[in-house]
Amino acid sequence: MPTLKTTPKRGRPQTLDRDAVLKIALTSYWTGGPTRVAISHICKEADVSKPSLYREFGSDDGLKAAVLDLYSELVLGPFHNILTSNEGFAQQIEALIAFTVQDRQKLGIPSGCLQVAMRAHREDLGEITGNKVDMLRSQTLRNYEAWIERAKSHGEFKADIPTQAAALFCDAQNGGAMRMQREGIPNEIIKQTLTHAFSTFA
Amino acid sequence: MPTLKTTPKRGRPQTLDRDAVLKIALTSYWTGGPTRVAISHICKEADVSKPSLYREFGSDDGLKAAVLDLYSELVLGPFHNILTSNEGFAQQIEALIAFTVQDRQKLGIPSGCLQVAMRAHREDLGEITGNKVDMLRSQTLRNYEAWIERAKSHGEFKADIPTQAAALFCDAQNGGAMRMQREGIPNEIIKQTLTHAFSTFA
DNA sequence: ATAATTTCGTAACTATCGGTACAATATGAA
DNA sequence: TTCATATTGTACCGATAGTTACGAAATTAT
Repeated sequence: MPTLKTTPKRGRPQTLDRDAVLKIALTSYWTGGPTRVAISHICKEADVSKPSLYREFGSDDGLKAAVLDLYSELVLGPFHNILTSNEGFAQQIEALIAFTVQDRQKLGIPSGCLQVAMRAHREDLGEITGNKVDMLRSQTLRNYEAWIERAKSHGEFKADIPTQAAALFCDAQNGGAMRMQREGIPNEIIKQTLTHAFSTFA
Repeated sequence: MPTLKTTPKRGRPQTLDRDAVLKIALTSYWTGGPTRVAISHICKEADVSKPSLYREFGSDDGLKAAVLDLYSELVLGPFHNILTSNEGFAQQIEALIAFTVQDRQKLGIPSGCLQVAMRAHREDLGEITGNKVDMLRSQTLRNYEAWIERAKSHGEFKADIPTQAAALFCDAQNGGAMRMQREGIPNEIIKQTLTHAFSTFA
């Protein structure tokens, strides 16, 4: 939510647009990789000075963490919504795959997944972002587990595999798909691998 | 193979042990990540000076490429041998899984896979190493494809999926397993995911 | 107007890392 | 011995990136 603006404040008015900076940073990190984009680069893109950015986000680490929050809201949220929708298990799987292999270029969205990228570079991230990455990963696995447990209790889950392993399996498929997408493998082929992977579930 | 020593050479004799340095560098990169280990660190570990190392390998890029060659010989080779063995398809799958979930700690081998790590950091690598990573990846996929085609022609491959997608699927499973291992997920659980993943093949 | 306050941005600082100049050293050849 | 050759390691260079000191600028309160 945008910061609630009450009475006009004293001192020089702030020109830095936090949300705009976050959006630009998100795109930069998503496209170029969270550890390959320098603060200075984001400053230029967003046309803000480095001290302004530091005043707002505290540090490189703080900015990345804020970006990850935004990403979680924009991408991981919708993804999670599929897992908790009222559709049947098979339809949910179909929706997950469709969501994953969307034509990103057409939608103006970078390929790959920022969460996956951040996990790959976990050790290069600061404490705040690193911890957030860990939390998000745990949550992702818990989401898969709840989804699978629900399907099992409804008799919709066909495979004979413990829930924890199945959740890790799902996560691995998604990560694999995101990496393939980054490597330029056609979405049609990616879809084949995903369809095959999840064909064992329902 | 060790460099063939012919006639004793002129000049100050070389004390740098190329193979020893390579081994230390391999362990360092494998354990700490190929982009997180500084040249200086390897120099200290191997007790060689930076100029010596540069004389031998040319550059950071050259060293990483040489290390990747060694890794390919030590790890990827044996892996490939399983794919081309005379065993049946089901036994090969079993062997692949066993190879992947070996108890690394007991064997004194770092967890994870250097090739997987290098692919994750592809953009941070130099030209030589980067190209080698690409070549190795293509080769890996070709190896899987040949393996799958052979199984198909023998009627041992049960799944209905194009060979190319199946190869990418295999690669994704292996990558996922290696990442789980790095994250400390018990080998027993990893084995469950792999067994499930490949249960569709044979 | 003047003061108090808050933000702005230039220009530096610091640390790290890949890479190298150069003089010392150790050998074989003359 | 002396020269030519090849390797060694210290100490430095240059680039990059995260971070900040500080004075200018813009606004409200007195």
